[in-house]
Amino acid sequence: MIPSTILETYHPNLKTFSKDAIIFNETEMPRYYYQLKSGKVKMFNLTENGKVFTQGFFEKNTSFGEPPLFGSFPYPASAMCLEDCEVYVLEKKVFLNLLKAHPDVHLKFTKLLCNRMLYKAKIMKELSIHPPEHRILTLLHHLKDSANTEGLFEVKLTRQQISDLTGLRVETVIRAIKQLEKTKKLILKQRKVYI
Amino acid sequence: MIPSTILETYHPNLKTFSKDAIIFNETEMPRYYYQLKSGKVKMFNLTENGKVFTQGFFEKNTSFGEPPLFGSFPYPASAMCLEDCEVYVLEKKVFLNLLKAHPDVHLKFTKLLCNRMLYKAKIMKELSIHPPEHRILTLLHHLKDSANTEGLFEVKLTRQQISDLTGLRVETVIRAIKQLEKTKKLILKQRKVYI
DNA sequence: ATATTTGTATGATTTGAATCATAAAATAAC
DNA sequence: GTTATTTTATGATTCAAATCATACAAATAT
Repeated sequence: MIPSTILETYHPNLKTFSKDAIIFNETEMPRYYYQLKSGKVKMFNLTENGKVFTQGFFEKNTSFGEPPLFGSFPYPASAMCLEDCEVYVLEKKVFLNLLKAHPDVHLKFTKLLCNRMLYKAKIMKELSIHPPEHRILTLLHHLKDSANTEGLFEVKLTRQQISDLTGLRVETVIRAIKQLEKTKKLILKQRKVYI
Repeated sequence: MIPSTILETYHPNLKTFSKDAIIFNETEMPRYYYQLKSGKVKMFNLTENGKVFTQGFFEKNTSFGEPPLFGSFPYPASAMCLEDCEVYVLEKKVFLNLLKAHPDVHLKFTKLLCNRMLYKAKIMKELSIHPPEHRILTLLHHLKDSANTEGLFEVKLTRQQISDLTGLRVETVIRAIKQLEKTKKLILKQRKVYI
């Protein structure tokens, strides 16, 4: 995320997208840097048979879809608005110039990418070697950690969304959550999950 | 990877590790930048019950284990030498100073990280929504692509290594490969896999 | 040249998550 | 306030990959 003081000097385009709008599609070539001013965005893959795999969520004041800007690769996933969104848009070339001119921003940026990388490495391990309950628990703890809140954390995802994030079926998620409650790994209150 | 002309001016320590040596361990805090001069390194996770998940392989002239240098996170995986290795070692602080002093190196570095990121995103999708055969095929194609060779590519991995990279059992890998041969997705000659 | 270890192969069985079927709660829409 | 839709819930069944058990081939060591 680029601080607004710096971003503004590069005259970004402020675009609005309504709920469910697609900002970019998988396999499309990247042309812009996107920074979310308001709203919520989901990055996801869609398969032949209509299955969804969610790579991640992005909240306001974060950028998304940057990695392919640095290579000559298409987007590895699609971005969809979960709410109405306002997005700062910067041309790829302008964005790369900005980084060159602001080494401190570039470094912060690298840090961000590295954190996401570490998260992906963690999730990959989970996906391949751990059973459903463990996978869900890791996801929930990650959400809690990145929310950085005190005390009990309310998970604001539906079972289906957890399903899309973990690659498990909804029924499996529901059963695993019940089991996790029994073993006191989380708290269930009026169907809401707390951790 | 830092060009040797630049790297040398920072007086890196050239360390040698023998086959099977551990360069760093999962959960350890990162203190150094590592760049492989010769040999081969594997990044992996080990689970409670002795299962292995391989995050990736690193050949000579590549750096590894950089992401945690940018945060205050421990290594998400361990690094082991698959052969005798020579490794350039630079202190974290020196490495970060180098990047600050050489924006072009920093940018190339970001590109590298982004490419790895895209690969991880791809693999995550595979792991979660695609069946074994597809998973193996994607891995093999990725290996071929990154080898960047002409024509038929020989996969120099054992079935067990493919197992560790895909999170599938050896027997499953063997059976899937046979099936992939039948459907002409790859070529099997004297037990060697070509693609 | 033979023994040992490592890698490949295959059949039989088990198991755990996906799938199928169906319904009740909770929310949103009208 | 009623209807429609989405989310949560649960039991029954299926199925594909893991596991188990063994054996054979190939590479390495002695």
